[in-house]
Parts: sequence; structure tokens; C-alpha cells
Amino acid sequence: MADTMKGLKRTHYCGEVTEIGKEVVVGGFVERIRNKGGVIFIVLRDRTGVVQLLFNDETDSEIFEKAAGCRSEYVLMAKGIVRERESKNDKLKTGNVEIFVDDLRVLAKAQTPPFEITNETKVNEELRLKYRYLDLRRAPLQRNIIMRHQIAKVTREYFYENGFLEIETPMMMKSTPEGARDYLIPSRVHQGKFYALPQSPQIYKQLLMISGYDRYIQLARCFRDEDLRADRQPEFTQIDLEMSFVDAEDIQECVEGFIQRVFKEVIGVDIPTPLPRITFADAMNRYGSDKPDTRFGFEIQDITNTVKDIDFVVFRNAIEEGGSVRAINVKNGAATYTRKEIDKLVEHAKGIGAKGLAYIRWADEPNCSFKKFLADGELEKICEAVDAGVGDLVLICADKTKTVLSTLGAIRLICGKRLEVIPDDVYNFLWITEMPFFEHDDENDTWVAAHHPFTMPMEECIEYLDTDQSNVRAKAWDLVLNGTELSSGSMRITDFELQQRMFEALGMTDEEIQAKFGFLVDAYRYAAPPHGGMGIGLDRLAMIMCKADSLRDVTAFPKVQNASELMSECPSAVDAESLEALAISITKSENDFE
RNA sequence: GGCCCGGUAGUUCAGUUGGUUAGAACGCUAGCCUGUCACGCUAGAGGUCGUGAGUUCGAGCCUCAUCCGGGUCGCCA
Repeated sequence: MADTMKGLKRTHYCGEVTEIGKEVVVGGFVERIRNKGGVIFIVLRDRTGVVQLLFNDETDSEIFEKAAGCRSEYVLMAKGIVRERESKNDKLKTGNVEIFVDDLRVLAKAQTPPFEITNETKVNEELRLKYRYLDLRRAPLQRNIIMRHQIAKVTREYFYENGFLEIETPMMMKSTPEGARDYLIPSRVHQGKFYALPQSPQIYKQLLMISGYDRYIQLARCFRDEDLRADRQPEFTQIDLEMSFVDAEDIQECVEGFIQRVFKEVIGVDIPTPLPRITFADAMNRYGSDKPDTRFGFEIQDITNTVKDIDFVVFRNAIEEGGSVRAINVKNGAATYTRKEIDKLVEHAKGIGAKGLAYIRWADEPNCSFKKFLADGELEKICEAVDAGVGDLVLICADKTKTVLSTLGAIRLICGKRLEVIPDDVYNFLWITEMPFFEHDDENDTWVAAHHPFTMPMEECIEYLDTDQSNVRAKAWDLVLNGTELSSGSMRITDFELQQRMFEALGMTDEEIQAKFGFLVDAYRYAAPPHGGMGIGLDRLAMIMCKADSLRDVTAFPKVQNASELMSECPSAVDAESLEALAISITKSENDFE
């Protein structure tokens, strides 16, 4: 039988024991035991840090024996007097003191854990995720989870202070088969019908503006049944907000204030505002990405005009087909890149859809992969155009412009990481404005909405709605931080007639509209103030502020790449009775293939 | 679904050209040690080499399939 806490009440957290001579009671997990025979040291850990417990020949023999029997991760409570240590440990906050224990309780014994609970760990993440509750005992994860709490706390404080109301929206809602796949919830009462988990509270927050709540905030859980990435979990938290009687700039200003506040309060970093802005078109042209990492250079340069007379079939074909030739100058890259590594970059480019990469590697002298097609002076012209010199590596892509940009954008990132030119203590925010309204669906050769269909087009673009979809830009914007899309926002259409035109432009029939968003369309007939809003990814914000590489490091119980949870092994099969009640029959399951 | 990387004691890894009984460190167990702090010393236990098939006199190593995990592309209005 384990001991009880009876008669003991915790007075201090381990990491906060400092006052010499004071009697304290602490509780925690055994981090480490150093048994010297006549003297035993036990390092006790809780979420605030560690403190050393001391047992020696002055200790009651029964307590001494009990201490000797302790093992890793036992849960202890100890009462004793704080003493100054004979030799200090500068590495610890409590390194000057120790607790001379006169009452020790073993509240729970622990099995030997499957891996050591240490700050630094090389243990396979799969195993750590299976025993997530043990991994979460580790100080670095505790730091992250606690910092995430602080971010959430500051978030609420900031928006409350700025007149936002926190309003909960449903987790069970109507499925709208637009955009990402929904997680569906079957209904027992309405057999054959389904709720969906929200991809975002988008529709509800717009309704709240129609209802006159003026400013809304929610730390909203959102769900998307799509494949995972390091920065994408199937369920995530969004700082969801919506504002009335505002325009885009007002919302951005409000969010800038929030960013400034949260960085200052949580990690002590000053973020100057206003944050820089760039149009979507510029972002694509300069960085080949809608979420550029501006912490380093290697910007994309258009050299179509420079190379247009070169007799090189790859360039000529691209230009004749209406594409372009563009390059990035990887500064100081030539010496560090081997031929093999460049080949690997080329392979990577092919994986993205480019036909390949041409390059100029200027170690001692310019070494050009397409030298034999060049006339005298042409190499010099290209080098001059991209400002290449000794030590530089110029990577050139020729293709359809869209392919060229996405390829060079990806290659730029790889080179930046490879050359370690991306500082990790810099926070580069960037507003991406004037997002395109339509996206071209190459497969079906149609234009589809790039955002939800209630997004407001820019006034000057409305005339092109039916004639030149590629030219229509939206009153929609993203907020990017160090190459990660942090947030997305837009103004919503409040004019009923304009909304009808939008639906028509998107090729939606009245029946479709009514079935999908009839209630929302109807709501706008009753007048809405101008409004717009944003959703800020709390998980991604926490990930960057914690300097973590993956959302899993800032999520208490994350899912893995196939959207399952390794600890509880969900999703899982359910019994026949449950399915029967829902009138669901399984026609195919992964078990069928075992 | 495509591509890339990985899977050998509890953990992290090594393992030569395919060849005897698969090793190390940490952890664990036992013993010793009165000032440690990644304590130290001695001894010990611990392995279906992810799984299945194949090649071979012989497979941790070669071949095929498959499972699991990670990254990425597709996807994410």
C-alpha cells in the first residue's frame, strides 16, 4: 500500500524552494536518485522545476530506508527544512538549497518507464507518442504547453479589452461540401443524416454580426479531414474573430496590436508595427510562394528578356509557350554545393513539376550547365542580370511561369536551410494582400473560388467577375510569419445582389445555393453591417513562439500523419449495436485487407 | 495515392564481403560507497534483428511483398 498525504499540505512548488531555514512541503516525481550509501540525494520534479531532497545519518532510519527504496518517477511528498547546500549547483534555480527531509510519503510507485524522462531526448517520437503522458512530463514539453496557455491567456485579455465578446458556436453543424473534407457525425435520431464538425466557425460568426454582436472572438476548435503535415493537424485551434463597421485595414490594425502584445508579454520580443505588406502577386514573383520566408534573400529574378535570344531549346520553348525564365542567385552557394547536391536539387525540382534546372556554379570561374548553347558574352550578361560573382550558385528554371515560380520558391527554401542563412531569433511578419479571388482548376478548366463564396471582391475588380476571372482580386489577406501561414482574413459580402452575382460567377445554381447556405443567404436579406474577420492559427503561433519544429510539440495529445492517435489508438471500430442504432453498415474497412 | 528517409536489447546506436555464441553506451536488478548533482565502483539480467516469403550449405546483411513511423507532393474553399 502506498502512503497517503494525510497531515501534509503542499506549501511550495519544487522550483520555488529558496528560503533557507523554512519548513516546506513539496510534492513531485522522482527525477533522479544518487545513493552514496550513507547519504541519499533525491531530485524531485514538478512543473516548475526540481529541488534536491537530502537524507543522511541525521535522518530517521525508517525514512532513510524508504528513500533508499525510491525509484525513477515515483510520486513523493516530502516535508523538511530548507538548508544551504555544501556545494552549489549553478545550473539549477534551486541549486543553492536542499531540503533535509523529516517526513517522506511514497504516494505512488511507478513501473520503470519505457524511456527515460529527460530534458534532452533522442527517443523515437513514435514511442513517446504511445506514452504521451510520460513524454509530457519532460520539461521542454511542459514549457511549450505552459507557453501555449500564456498565449491563450493574453489573447483573451487583449480581445476582451478591445470590446470583443467571446461566444461559443456549435461543434455539430451542417456539412458544407466546399473546401476541405468534413468530419461527419452520424445522427441516431435522424438516421441516415449527418452533422459535421466545423472546419471553422465561419458561417456562425457572420451570423453573429448580422445579429449585432459587433465584435466576436473565440478560441475555436476546428476540424479538417485532410492529410497531416508538421504544421497541420486534423483538429486545431483558431483564434477566430469577426468585427462590424470596419474595413480590412481596421481588422489588420487590431490584429497587429494583438501580435505586438502577445510577443511582448509571452516572450519579451518587440514587434514593430505596422507590419510590412506585400501583394499576393509580388509575393509570388519575388519568393515563388504565397507564404514567403523573408528572413533571407535569394529572391527570384526574371531573366526572360536577358536570355530571349539565346539558342537554347529549353529557354526558347518556355518563352514561346508564354512562360518565362527566372533565376535565383544562391549567394555563397557554389563552394558548398557539390555536383551531386546540385543534381539532387534538380531532382527535387522535377518532383515539383519543372522539367529541370539549369545552373551557373561560380567557384573559381563560372561553370555553366548550358555553356555549349551560349554565344560569346551571353554568360556574362546573365551573371550581370542576377548579380552573380565568385562563390555564387545561380539556379535557373524555364517553364510555364506558375511552375517556374513554385519550383524556384521551393528550391530557395531548401538552399536557405542548407546554407543555414535563416536566423532563428527573428520574427518576420508579412501581410499578403490582394489575394486572387478565383483559382484555376486545371483539371476541369474552370474557375473556382479561392476562398469561401462570401468573400468580398475588391471594388475595382467587380466589373471583371464574369469576363476576366484571373484579374479579380479579393478583399482577403493572409498573415505570414517566417514562412508559415499564420492567419487568414477577409471582408464579407453584405450586399444581397452582389452575393447573387458571386454565386452566378461561381456557377452555382439556385438549388445548390439554397441547399448549402440557404439560411445564411436569407439572413443577409435582413441587413448586415459591413464586417470581416480573421482566423489566427493558435497552434502555429505557439509552435513558432516555442521554436518548435512541429505542431506535435505544442499540442498535448496530437495525432500522427495518418490522423490516428498512437496512445489511445483512435479512430477505432465500434460495436455492431452502436452501428445498428445509427443505421450504418460498414461495407469496406481496412481490416478487410488484413 | 506518388516520392524520399527510417525500423537491431527497455532506450540510443554499432554490426566489415553473407560465415562461430549479434556488441557498446545509457537505463534496469543486486551489492559496495557520508556531499552527490549526467555521482562513482563491482556483478548480473535483458534480443522473434518490424512482419512474411524467397535466394543460399548458411541471412541482421541480398531479393520481393507487407506493416509501422517521419518528411514532402497531391490535398488543405
